[in-house]
Amino acid sequence: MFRDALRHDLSQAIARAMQAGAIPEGEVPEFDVEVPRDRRWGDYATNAALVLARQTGRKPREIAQHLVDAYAPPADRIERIEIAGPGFINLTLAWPWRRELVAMICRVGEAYGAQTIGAGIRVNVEFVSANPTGPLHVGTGRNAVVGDVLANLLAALGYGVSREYYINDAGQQVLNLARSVEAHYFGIIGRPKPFPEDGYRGEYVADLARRIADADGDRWLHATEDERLDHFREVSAAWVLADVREALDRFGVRFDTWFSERALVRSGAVERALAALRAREYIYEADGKTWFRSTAFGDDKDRVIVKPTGEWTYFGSDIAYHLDKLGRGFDLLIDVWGIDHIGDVARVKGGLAALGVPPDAVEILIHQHVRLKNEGEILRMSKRTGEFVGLRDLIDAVGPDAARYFHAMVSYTVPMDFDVALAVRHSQDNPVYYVQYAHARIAGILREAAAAHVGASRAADGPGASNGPGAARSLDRLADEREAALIHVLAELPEVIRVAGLRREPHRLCAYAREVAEAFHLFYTHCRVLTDDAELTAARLSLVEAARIVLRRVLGLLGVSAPERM
RNA sequence: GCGCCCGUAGCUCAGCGGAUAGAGCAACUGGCUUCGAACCAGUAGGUCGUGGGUUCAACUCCCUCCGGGCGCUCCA
Repeated sequence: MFRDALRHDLSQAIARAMQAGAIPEGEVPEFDVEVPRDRRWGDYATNAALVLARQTGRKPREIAQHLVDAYAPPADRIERIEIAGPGFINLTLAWPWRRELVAMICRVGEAYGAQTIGAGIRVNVEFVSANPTGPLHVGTGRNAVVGDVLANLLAALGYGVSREYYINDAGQQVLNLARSVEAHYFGIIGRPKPFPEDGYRGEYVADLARRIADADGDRWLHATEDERLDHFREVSAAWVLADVREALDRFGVRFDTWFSERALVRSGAVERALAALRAREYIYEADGKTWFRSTAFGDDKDRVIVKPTGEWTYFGSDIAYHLDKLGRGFDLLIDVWGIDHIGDVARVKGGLAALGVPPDAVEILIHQHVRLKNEGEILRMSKRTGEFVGLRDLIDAVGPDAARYFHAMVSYTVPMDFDVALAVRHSQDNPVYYVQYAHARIAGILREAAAAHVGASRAADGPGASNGPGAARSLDRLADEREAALIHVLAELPEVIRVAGLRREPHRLCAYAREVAEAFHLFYTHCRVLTDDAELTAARLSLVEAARIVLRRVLGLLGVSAPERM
């Protein structure tokens, strides 16, 4: 907010200084306006003079002086401006400008921070997309949170966002699940059968078999193997998927589209993709298989796209799937994949490039895995062995808010260690409560104010009382340094949303949420809101309201609740 | 072996080419007769894996090496 304005004003000052010949003429360079590490230096600092010094070869502090002269900021916006260190220009804002921001936030309310950068652009965010072969494990949480929060951010930036889950229900793994269920089934109806070697061993597999036996008895004993496995696969995948859906729902993740790979294959889309690739000579036959020339796109060897059995490899249908998404009118596809899929990036992108899809139309975000520990001991998890901690278990233990915040907090590019025992034991220490507590305190104040009939209505008595909250209140009484600090943090919201969204770095939201909470707690500790002084109370209530708006917005983007009480 | 990712406080992690590298947890010391102490104030804790290079300026960019993760399936 302030930053944008300062960037704009400083750019103009640079242009003026150039025109006046105070500094050598040239391009007005990119420069930063940032919050300095030490707040005593000022509210904002810019490195504009340092950048210009590099560009012109002149002394940074000298340039800084010329910029300050050319800027000549209005007194109702800038209280103090000075040159410091190697040539930074430090700026301290004037109170009228700060108060203006508070009024603005109260006026626009929930819309504060919303932007139009993405207006008219349709984005498909595909994430989770776990095989329907068993319940989601904890590791999926990271993927789910990254995708979901990113989708929220993009929506806040004005993009048309659609969330999609790709159901891999056509491959070997669902068949494997069906065989595993089959083995249990035969056991239940008294015709024991050896369990498949890499079958799924979780308890839910036996449950699935029991449900089939309960419904159909031994009817499937007499069916052909194909019919039986077909049916088992169908119902198993459906049941597992329902479970996955419910777990995600409790986690606050909802998809617009659940896209079935089997449906894609049946539609003939995969064959069409293959034909298109063949027409461009990226396909050849060898050893009874059909190959894709992925070496043309930097892969270390060519990859099989159709197996000797006539089945598609996952990668063949993946290309068709992405084409399908583009065909549905999306301008940008974002996939969120685990690091274990890193090798596929070049292949899928290569396949798409071969068909003329522009490289920046598909963005693949790779997240590192979460390594789980229990009291310091590493947990090896596997859906096959059935030894894993479910996402649901985590949610049950710490609640969806803490679980989401925990995952969102850390940049997804770093391998994260997560001690389940510690997380449960210390769930009260989860940083999410620090943020939520700030919101609960605000809610407490507003409740109290409403009960005492103070606040917007009464404080706004006088001219403009009907102009909505904040607008008409006199904010002149805001003058404390903690109030200033809080206002400056609130001012950062649009910038944070923009940077977090454009750079695909959802974890920045958590850092920001903590900053807002910290600034609020500090304000709260030192500045009493409800006092006998009606004007002061009204002014501070406006600031509290602005803080509430920002906290709700940030927590909302994170998919974390903003409690009225804790 | 080849490719990609990661190495920052005891632990989990922030850190945008810029000023004295930060937070939370854990440890220690203080602060509630006033809107919620799930809070606040303070102490302690670091050769930013290593060695070079670029730059007025490097945790940040480039290269070497060391450690860890994940790929290099006709599994996804």
